[in-house]
Amino acid sequence: MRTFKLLSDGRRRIDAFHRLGDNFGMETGDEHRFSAEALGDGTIVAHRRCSLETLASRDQTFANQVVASMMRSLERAQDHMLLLWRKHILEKIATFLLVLSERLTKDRQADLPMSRIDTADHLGLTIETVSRSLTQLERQGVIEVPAHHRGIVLRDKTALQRLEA
Amino acid sequence: MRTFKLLSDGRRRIDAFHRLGDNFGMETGDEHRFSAEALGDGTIVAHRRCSLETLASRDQTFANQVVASMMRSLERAQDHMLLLWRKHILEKIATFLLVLSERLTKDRQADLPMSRIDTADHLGLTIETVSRSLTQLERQGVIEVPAHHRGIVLRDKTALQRLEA
DNA sequence: CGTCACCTTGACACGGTTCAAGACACGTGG
DNA sequence: CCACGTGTCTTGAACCGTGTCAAGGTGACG
Repeated sequence: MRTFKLLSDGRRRIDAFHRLGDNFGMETGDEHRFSAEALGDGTIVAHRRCSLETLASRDQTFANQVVASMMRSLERAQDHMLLLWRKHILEKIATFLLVLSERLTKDRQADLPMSRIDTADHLGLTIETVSRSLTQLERQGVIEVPAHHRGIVLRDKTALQRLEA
Repeated sequence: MRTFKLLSDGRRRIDAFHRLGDNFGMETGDEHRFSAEALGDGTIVAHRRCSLETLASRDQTFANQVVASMMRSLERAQDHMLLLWRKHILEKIATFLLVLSERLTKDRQADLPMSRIDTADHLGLTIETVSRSLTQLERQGVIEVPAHHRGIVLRDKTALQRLEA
């Protein structure tokens, strides 16, 4: 799933990507802050909003999970703020790839399931810049972009970590 | 208080500013993720980390407050991500000023308590750019920067909202 | 009056956006 | 099987905004 927000001028900001088992969309206000779209097949379990006490009295384990999910969302948001805060594109891309590899890895394959447009809208860049950066990294042998642009293989993680500074 | 992080190359990213009554610094990992510094006088109450259940069994009200703080931090982080995500500086500055005015306002005075350097490190800009943007906004009559650079008066909030897009 | 920290302003270079064109894979219909 | 259209990605050229570097201004404080 991706959670996102459309701005008045048509731009789209992708807040986060969510995977199997993730809790997302906990909110407090009267209006929803984000929209959500599925990127693949799956089942969504919706929960009615209630106070933490009520939730805990009914199912302590689940209450703990929800709070843990909030905490994880906060940590991811903090990390992503650092990414967006950076000035140079290669730093952003490198950080992004490394974060992906932590979450999605089977071996060194980052299996990037999102399109260039999604990536760009998530990182605050244009698709052209994303494309250029990836080809540049590929030329340097740091990553490998298979034919159909499905997935990215990280060949040199330490190089990426160096780019992060 | 400001919470921040020093990068290996010496740059400093200010994650957030905290005020009287705010809970901050809730973390889960083994290592602390941020440093904290006081910007003025105050009293800090430190709490030993414990599980949510333990906390709730001791003081349900406080447990609720802590979770509410986490939620507020998450919302602020999401808003700040949008700011950092934006491409144009004036959008960032406008958003920043409006957020400040919500939190700190007495009337229309934004009472910006932080230095240009703090602002820049928070928004991911250089102090020169921040300075230039503020003078530009002042020339347009949107804001007013009093003599000693203490505080900023928002003269035209709707203009700022228009800049946000 | 001098020093220091902070802020402002200017000139210039560079990186990323923008605009435009082309490549490539894929599906569809003939 | 090919012709065609579509969506996605790549590549190129030019422009522009922001970073960088450097100088100067201003107020606080001894």
